[in-house]
Amino acid sequence: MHAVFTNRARGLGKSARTRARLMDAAVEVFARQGIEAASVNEIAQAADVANGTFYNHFKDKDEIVGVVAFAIAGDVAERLDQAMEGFEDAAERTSFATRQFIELATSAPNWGRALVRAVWYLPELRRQVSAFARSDIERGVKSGLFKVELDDFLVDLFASLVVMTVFLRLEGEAGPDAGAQAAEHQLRMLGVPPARAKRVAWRELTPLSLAA
Amino acid sequence: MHAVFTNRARGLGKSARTRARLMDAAVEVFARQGIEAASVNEIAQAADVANGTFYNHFKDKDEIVGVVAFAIAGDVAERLDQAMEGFEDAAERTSFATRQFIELATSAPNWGRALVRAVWYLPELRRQVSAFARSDIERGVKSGLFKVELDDFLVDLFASLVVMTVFLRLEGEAGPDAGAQAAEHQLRMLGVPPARAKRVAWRELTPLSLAA
Amino acid sequence: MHAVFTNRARGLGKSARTRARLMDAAVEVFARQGIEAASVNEIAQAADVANGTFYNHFKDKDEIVGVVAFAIAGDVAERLDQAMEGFEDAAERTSFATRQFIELATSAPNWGRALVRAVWYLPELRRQVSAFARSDIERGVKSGLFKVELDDFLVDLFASLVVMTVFLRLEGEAGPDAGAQAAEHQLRMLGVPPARAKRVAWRELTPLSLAA
Amino acid sequence: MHAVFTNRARGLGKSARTRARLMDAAVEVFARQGIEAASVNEIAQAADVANGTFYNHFKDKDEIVGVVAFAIAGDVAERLDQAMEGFEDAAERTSFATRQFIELATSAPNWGRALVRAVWYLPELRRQVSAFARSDIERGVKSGLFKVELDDFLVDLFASLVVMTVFLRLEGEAGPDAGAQAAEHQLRMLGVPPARAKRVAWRELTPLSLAA
DNA sequence: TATGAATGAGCCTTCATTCAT
DNA sequence: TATGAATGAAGGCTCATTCAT
Repeated sequence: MHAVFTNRARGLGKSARTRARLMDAAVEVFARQGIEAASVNEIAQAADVANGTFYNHFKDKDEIVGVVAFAIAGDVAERLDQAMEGFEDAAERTSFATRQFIELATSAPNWGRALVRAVWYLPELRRQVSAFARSDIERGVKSGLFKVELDDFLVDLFASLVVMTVFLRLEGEAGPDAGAQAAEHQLRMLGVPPARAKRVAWRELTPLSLAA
Repeated sequence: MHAVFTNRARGLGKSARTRARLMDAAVEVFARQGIEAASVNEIAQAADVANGTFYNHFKDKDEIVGVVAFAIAGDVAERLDQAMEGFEDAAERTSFATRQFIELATSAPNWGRALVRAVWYLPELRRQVSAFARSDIERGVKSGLFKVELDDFLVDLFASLVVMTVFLRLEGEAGPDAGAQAAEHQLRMLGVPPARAKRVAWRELTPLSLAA
Repeated sequence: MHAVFTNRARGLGKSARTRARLMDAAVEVFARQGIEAASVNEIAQAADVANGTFYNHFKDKDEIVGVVAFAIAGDVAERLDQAMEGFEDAAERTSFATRQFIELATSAPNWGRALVRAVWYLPELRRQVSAFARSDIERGVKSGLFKVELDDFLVDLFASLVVMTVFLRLEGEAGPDAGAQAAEHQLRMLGVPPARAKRVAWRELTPLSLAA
Repeated sequence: MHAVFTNRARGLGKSARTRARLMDAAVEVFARQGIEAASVNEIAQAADVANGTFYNHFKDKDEIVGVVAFAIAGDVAERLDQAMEGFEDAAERTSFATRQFIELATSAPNWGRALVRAVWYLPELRRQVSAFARSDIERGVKSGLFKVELDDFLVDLFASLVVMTVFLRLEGEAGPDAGAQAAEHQLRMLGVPPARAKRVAWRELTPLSLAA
């Protein structure tokens, strides 16, 4: 979980490795104090790099925010897609994705926190998250399992439940079952009969881990 | 909707009027650029007052954030309580409150935006909003209409749907029906049968307005 | 000791009483935080008066500093002159004045501290203190008891021992005997034979008090 | 005498040179207006450096005050110690140190003024100066030449005569002989017979200079 | 690319002083 | 005179960004 970007940059050129160090440092600092309060100097220091070096790799703070956030989101999406290969049922898919996403974000609190904070900061990121959620919801609507009309707004509400749950778990205001609860609520919200919602949402689950 | 505090301070002493001007200015600035990015100087400037004057009325930015946010939240809560006098049914109540809240926040965009931003800034405010929501949810659970277990997490999810909807409406990413939609989703999430949820949530509604 | 100016202003007009209140307040504030760190607002507040009122009585902070310091110094000088009426011997006089001055300043720490601080702030005050000391030294030189040449520099050194002793007593770095010790050192410095210096400087003493 | 720190930093790195410039500037500003009245901006300006640069080198004003004051005091003490190597007689030592100290402070008026002002600002500096004086006084007491009891208070009085003399010389209120006079007074104060005090204190003297 | 010193705009805050009531 | 709100200059400090090495 620590230094993920750095690990991945093993064997690459020095420049790429420095960039990766900066990204890991940014994740850490964003998580610790929020994106707005993070200073470039702190990031550079956390990366063990001179402050000027930062600007050899990123135009400004906003750029690294974007790069980091999308890298994380992309990773997570990829991981989830991978794990859900073969899942057909839309309820199973949304429930699985919701719960695993929450687990991942909670078990790598740096990444989780950085993501939650970035979501409010970067509209584009929100759109990407929504797009991910949308495809499974669409599947459920088409199959008739979800008895709602599909639109952007619905997807945003759906996603907001995930983000909120991550936030509350990271704040310590929600416990380990929050993921299942959230998934169950989502399913009911989508029109899945309560009994089935409960059954699907509370299924046993083996947590994923992020690829190194 | 503009300059609400200032309007209310008509006829009061000079000090109270200046304070009110600062509060309106703060609302405007918070709405425009968020709370963290707002500077005391900007607020003073927006209030057309020397920067030093700010400190005759508020200890620092945090103080005015708190005062403004709770003033708005208190107003809205009071207005809703008033309007819901006599409503017995929990579904009617939550639906009404959700929709009117969204309407109010949308029709006074500065207030709405300031509130949305403050919710993330002030945990205490989040707690107050949740407390408000909780009482009606509790009523529904007790009456057997809401088929869920009541806990803080549920209330927070419920509230997050409201806040998210306000946000999206203010961003122009959701239309005038979003309130009803959100209310309907909430009811289904709480276990209300879909048909009833739809009926209640889409009931005709006369928008409230905030007392001047 | 407290509110000396105010007490004296009993029966005078309201304006004089307010002015006196401000002066007592200034003494207190100067003593507490030094002259430079004292703010007009604090003085006004300590005097229980609106800040604007200050400027009805004093042109600015410097003015009140001067007025207060000279008032204190004048008081003390008067008191000492009074008490030394009839003392003929120069050694007795300088010793008495030194010790009583130290006692007064120590027993009314507000005044003492304000004086010590003002001495560095106001050259004119230094001159006045020196002038006071000079006359007794002159007497000793003329009578042949002090075997030194009289000049301003000598007087300043002499006075600096008094001020330093007050300072150290107020700081808690010198004990109750410091006055006698200082007086003895002064006499030796002036050429008085050590035995006599000791005898004179340690004579029993009844402390003066400042006139109300 | 001017720009001593800067001169010493010749050939060192850029950072050290800027730091030295700031220190020289601080000495100048402190001398001109006192330590409390000096602002960081003024120091930066006097050093011909952007204000932010100050904070690359010192945490705040107090830090530079301490660094500068102890650097000066340390220099002077070292210089005196060096020059007094081989002096055995306590009277010769205290007299020499007093006079040379006064000469040094007078011939480098910025340093002298800064030191005098710092003495009141930094209790720790006072302690260091006293410690320096104490060792020679102790020597005299042990040898029986100084007929006084050694204690902190005595040392403080002794030192205050030096500081006062420096102050008066810098103010132009004492002439070039003031050092010898002060030394003579000190010796008498310590119980040295007047004739000997005079002989020792007025001995011919070749002024020291501070190492560049 | 890496370094890290330097920059200067901008924020927060205090406070002497003015001024209308 | 008394009041106290308003003013705005000034100081402390941070931080994104530039630039010479």
